[in-house]
Amino acid sequence: MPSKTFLNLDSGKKSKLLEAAMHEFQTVSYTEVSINQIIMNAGISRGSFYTYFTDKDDLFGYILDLQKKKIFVITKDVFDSCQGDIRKSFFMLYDTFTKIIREYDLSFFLKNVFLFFNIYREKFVRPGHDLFLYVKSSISCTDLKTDDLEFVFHLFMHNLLIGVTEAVKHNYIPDVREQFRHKVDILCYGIYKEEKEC
Amino acid sequence: MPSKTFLNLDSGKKSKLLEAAMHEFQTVSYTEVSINQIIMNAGISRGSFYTYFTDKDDLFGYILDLQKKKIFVITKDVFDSCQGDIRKSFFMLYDTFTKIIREYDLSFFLKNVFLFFNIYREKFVRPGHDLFLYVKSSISCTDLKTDDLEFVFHLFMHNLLIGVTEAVKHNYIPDVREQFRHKVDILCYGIYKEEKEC
DNA sequence: TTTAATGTATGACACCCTGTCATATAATGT
DNA sequence: ACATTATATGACAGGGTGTCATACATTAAA
Repeated sequence: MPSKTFLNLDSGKKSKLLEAAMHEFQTVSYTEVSINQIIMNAGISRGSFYTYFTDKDDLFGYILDLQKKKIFVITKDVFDSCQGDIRKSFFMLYDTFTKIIREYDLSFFLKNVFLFFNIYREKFVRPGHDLFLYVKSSISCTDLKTDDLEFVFHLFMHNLLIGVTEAVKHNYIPDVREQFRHKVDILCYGIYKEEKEC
Repeated sequence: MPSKTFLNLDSGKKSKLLEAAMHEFQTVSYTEVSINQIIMNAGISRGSFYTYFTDKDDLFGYILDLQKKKIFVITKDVFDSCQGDIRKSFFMLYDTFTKIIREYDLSFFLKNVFLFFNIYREKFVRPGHDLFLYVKSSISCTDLKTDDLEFVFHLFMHNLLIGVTEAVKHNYIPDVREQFRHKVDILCYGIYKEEKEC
């Protein structure tokens, strides 16, 4: 997390740094992101940066957190508007997120997510983390086989993450969307023909 | 790919470099892997390294390729011994890979895979690549809903990759194995109770 | 055997990056 | 006016990368 010093900064300075950082994360891959570049664009000194953040991961984590909140709200809204139907919700989440990413320039956020996949998973997808708790009450589970809803949510969420990332990568071609929906259907109904499972 | 010069090297030199590289990849995270360190341990000069490989990615790609061949054979064997049953095969693949990684010291290979996830996916998991072609004939698909076998394979394989990586991370606790098997079952039979799907 | 040509090895060099720290400056409270 | 605390700075040490002119070795040809 950023230091108190950073948080106390007037919002002009703060957003100037944040914007420079965003731009850098947008432009090059995570490994190539250079703090040198960021501080040059933000017009602050090397020393200042290190009184705000401990390192690149710290900075990225903070930016991720800012996005996280938005994602929470959006996700919950989708579940609510689908009356908790998982299949419908994830179909809609795919469309919602791809739309947002296209309209606002958030693609950086996902572009580099694969390079930072482990952290990202820790923050959003893995069981025990708070996105599930936040939307839990909105999910209907009466017609589910398993009672381990968190586990199922985890599985779907992971799939969504991959789907949206692929969409960004391949310029939102319908193929990717179809593949995603196909996967959701497999998660819902399985791969076997009826005879085998009933 | 490595240069001809490297391939022409006598196997003593080759394996000395490869061992040094393996050791480095085992010890620190992908980003932290230093070519400096590798050449020091291998006892070769900076210049030599760069006549063999273009950069770190090139070296890692080569090491990955060496492992890939083994993985192909193992995977095919498992499918054959399970008469092509997908569910059975993936249960067995999990056990086989975790066993191999425990017995031989291959854990490095997966330890860093998440940090390099995008490359890894390109090489093994994504459709269009050759692992599927290699094992295709061993998979039975008569009782599958979909005729897009490659797609299903992709889905399962991805899940396997995550499962095994988790296993390595969490020291092969039975919980992770159970979770993996649970996921495979969801992929096979879906999440909904019978009433809904029949 | 001498010469040419090709293959291989080297480490100094230019350049970039990171994290620290002693020091300078600003802001605040008393 | 002074002390204290908060903020800003850039030079510096240490480490990393990729290149290149040069040297050495091996093989082929004359």
